[in-house]
Amino acid sequence: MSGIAEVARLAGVSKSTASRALGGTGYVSDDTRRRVEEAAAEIGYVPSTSAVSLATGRTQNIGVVMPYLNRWFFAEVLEGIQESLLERGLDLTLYDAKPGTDGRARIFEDFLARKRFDGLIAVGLEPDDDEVGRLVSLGRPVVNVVGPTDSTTVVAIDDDYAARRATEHLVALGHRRIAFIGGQPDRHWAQVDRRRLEGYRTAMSDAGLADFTTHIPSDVTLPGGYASAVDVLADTRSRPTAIVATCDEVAIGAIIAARRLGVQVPSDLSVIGIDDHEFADMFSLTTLQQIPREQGRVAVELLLAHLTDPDRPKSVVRMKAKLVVRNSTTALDPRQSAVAVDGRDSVGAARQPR
Amino acid sequence: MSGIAEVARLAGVSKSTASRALGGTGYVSDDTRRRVEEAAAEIGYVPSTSAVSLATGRTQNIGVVMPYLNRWFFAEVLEGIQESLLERGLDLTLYDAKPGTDGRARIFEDFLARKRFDGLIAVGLEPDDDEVGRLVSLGRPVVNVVGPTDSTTVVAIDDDYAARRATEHLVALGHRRIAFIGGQPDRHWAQVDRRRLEGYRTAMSDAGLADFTTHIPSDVTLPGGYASAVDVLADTRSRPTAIVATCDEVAIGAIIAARRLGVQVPSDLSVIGIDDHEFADMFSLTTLQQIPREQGRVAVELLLAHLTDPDRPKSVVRMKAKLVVRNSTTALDPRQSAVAVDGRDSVGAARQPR
DNA sequence: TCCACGTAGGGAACCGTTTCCACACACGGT
DNA sequence: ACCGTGTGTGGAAACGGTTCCCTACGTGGA
Repeated sequence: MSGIAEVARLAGVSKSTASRALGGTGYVSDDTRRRVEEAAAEIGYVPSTSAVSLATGRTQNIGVVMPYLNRWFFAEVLEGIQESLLERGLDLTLYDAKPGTDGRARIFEDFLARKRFDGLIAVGLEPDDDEVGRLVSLGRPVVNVVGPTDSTTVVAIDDDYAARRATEHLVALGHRRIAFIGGQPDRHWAQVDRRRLEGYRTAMSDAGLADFTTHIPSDVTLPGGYASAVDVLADTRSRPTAIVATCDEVAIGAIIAARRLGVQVPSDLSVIGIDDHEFADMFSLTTLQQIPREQGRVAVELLLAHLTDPDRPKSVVRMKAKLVVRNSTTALDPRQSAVAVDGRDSVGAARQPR
Repeated sequence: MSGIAEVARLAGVSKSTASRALGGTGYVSDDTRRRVEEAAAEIGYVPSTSAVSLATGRTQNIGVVMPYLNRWFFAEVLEGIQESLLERGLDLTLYDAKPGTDGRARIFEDFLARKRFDGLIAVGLEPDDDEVGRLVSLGRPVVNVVGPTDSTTVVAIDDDYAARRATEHLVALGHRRIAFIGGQPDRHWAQVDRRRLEGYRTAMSDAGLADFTTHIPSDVTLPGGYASAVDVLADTRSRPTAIVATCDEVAIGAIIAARRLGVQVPSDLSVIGIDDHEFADMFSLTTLQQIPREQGRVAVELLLAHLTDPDRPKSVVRMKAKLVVRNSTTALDPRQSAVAVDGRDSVGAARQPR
């Protein structure tokens, strides 16, 4: 005899009474409850999760699917989710679904189908149609952090706005040759980066700078931003005076590249990012701030709301990123603008990479 | 009727036969097996994990406890673990146990006690005595990645060796004023960093440089390394000619700080780290390479071995980090050594012991 | 012919909970 | 005196699998 049966025996009651006493449901006299609790404490009783799940149909566990663990945004969201679940006594099962891998396929085919969770949080997952189908067919509530605005509940920042605001900031500082860096136009080009690129394009058009619109592809990582920036900044003549990066990691990569090439930030080059990354302060990076940890928390709340009320309509929480001005952006040096605009030789050309 | 009972009905067999057919255990005729499999496929049967766990006592799930998610080493180990579990069809439940938080206490008291897993991998957890007690009392196999060499199965690099080797590399290059950066002598000072500091001290003593031994405390993060390096490098007169960092993040922070202050790496300052971080290449960082992803994989294998053979003796896999020479370390400039040693102009004095 | 053994499959117990239902009792109102 | 109602409790049936044990049927060897 083990488990709650043992507790019941010790307390001199039936299993059902013991269950009620510990669960706090139904009628139990105070005296009995106390006796049961003491018995439970005495043998260090912990209910078997599998038995509870089987009986109740609830796993007390939340699934989290994300394509990367080692990038700032994702790690932060994950920590936010974890914190929030911890407070509520819920477990977290993690699925690492890297785009285009066998592992991802298996996760969608086998792992998720096991439904070891009451609900699912997908972070920046960008599922294809087939994957979306599998997700909905689970019959479990799903909340997306970063993702399509339709079909499911989602929490994210307004990417279009963030990129526009970033671009406008540079325009207001007098910049015209403003390039956008980040994202590869390949199969796995993330929607987020496309939306941000669109926001940048819109802002450029609105400012009458459509002709200066430039997209510099790059991996959306710090070394990726570094590598692409090295290429772009090498050519003194054609290089932009300002850069909008799709996220802070790329922006910081660009700053490091600039320093390496002797391009002064911000006097020779303004750089703005999106994120407010943990390194942003260290690099004096001007950026549009989002708080992924908070997004993780909100995602948990939304998911729990769907759990308690399955008929709850899907909702979209789209946050506005806030401009945080630091020292990586500054007004365009008039001399520089001469070079930048028509490529003729002027004082500015002296600022060469070393 | 649902689940396997439904499958059995469709195939015209009993529950037990269906179970045997799908599980591949016991005697089932090929024909029957086929019919059962077809029936299962037809209704898209997926066994209930809670029922399976309850019946078999196995959860097919591995718990992972770590204090940080957003640091390179931890994220890499986690990905290694995840990959490896994925191949084997096992789930992963994550517990984020930050030192000194309420959450950590709850994890040890409540979450782990639920035993939602067959075994546990603790990454850089550095549990106190009470926590160790709770861990062993779970009665589940535990594998540590980074941790005490005794009591449990552990996989890690030899920290002492890595730090010694790093220091010896600098000594061989003629450096004498070699400082060690990283780790705070406070309550949460990690054992890893202490062991590395010890390795550095040993190497310095062995080289007859005990007098030059210096520990610069710093947060074990990139901004932490940056901040501490800024302080140390500010004073031109007293600054070291070389730095051993407790890990690459700190090393890179130091390099960024140096660049910021106009201290040239490596001509004015050599920097060596431990890790081979994803940014190491980008910063041309000389380092002692470890492959945390691999450590995660090995941890899974060890854990599984303990699962199949509970009597398996505890083992220690301690890997040797390999020196990867890049461009952040170089031979000491003789003029510098003059200043460094005693202020007199004595070129010979620089090339000392070893 | 008989028996042992390998193969095939069904019945039922069991894993550890929750929860439905039945029952007993006390109490206040008619 | 009777009845409904609010409490407190126990028994037993789920939940959905696995596994033990038993039966039955060849088949080959003694």
